[in-house]
Amino acid sequence: MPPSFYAQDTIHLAESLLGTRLVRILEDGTRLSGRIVETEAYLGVEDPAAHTFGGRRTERNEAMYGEAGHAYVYFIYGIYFCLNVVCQERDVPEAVLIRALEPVEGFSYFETHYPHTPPEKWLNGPGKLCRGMSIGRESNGVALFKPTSRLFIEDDISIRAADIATGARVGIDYAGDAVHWPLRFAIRGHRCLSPKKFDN
DNA sequence: ATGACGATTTACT
DNA sequence: GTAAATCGTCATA
Repeated sequence: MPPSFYAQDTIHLAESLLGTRLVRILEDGTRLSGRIVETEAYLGVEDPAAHTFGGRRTERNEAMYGEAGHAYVYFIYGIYFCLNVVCQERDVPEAVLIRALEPVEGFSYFETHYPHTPPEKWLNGPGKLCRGMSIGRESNGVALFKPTSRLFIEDDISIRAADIATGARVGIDYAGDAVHWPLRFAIRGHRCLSPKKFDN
């Protein structure tokens, strides 16, 4: 997708990313891809759930202060990585967390990597999709709008507004009222969504 | 230098 | 339903 795609406001981008395809080229040239089916918006300095709440700026979250269309990858719980798409102009630190993918390319790779696991469970969670797509520290700060990157986003299918489900974000109980903000988006009823259920 | 904790997942009871 | 796993990051000193 071109840089202009990422210039939308954060909530609209979180919805627009649904149905696009995340592509990962491995070191050996293997091409993996998955359709984005679930996202969450993080609204920067005014969002108690965001890593950049109140303007906090550290080595870890520096990528969130970059230009729209770059990746913000962070390490969490000593085990997992999570991938975000950075939004807004430079120094406005907002981002969209990619929470689940529907596998599109790389079935033989995934079958080897996840024996005895059905396809809808290969990439259905923010930590799992980074493990599955081999996204780690080296992807932090990558420009997703460049086809020359090893990680980028392509157009795929279009999703009707009526097919987008909205709900509260997951795993942010420390964030006070923001726990209830309707900033989680998904393709309604999709089989590859992360396990946590929507309230509505 | 130290301690508390996390935008998760998995395996239990 | 609850709890363990597991370690980089960050705030405090």
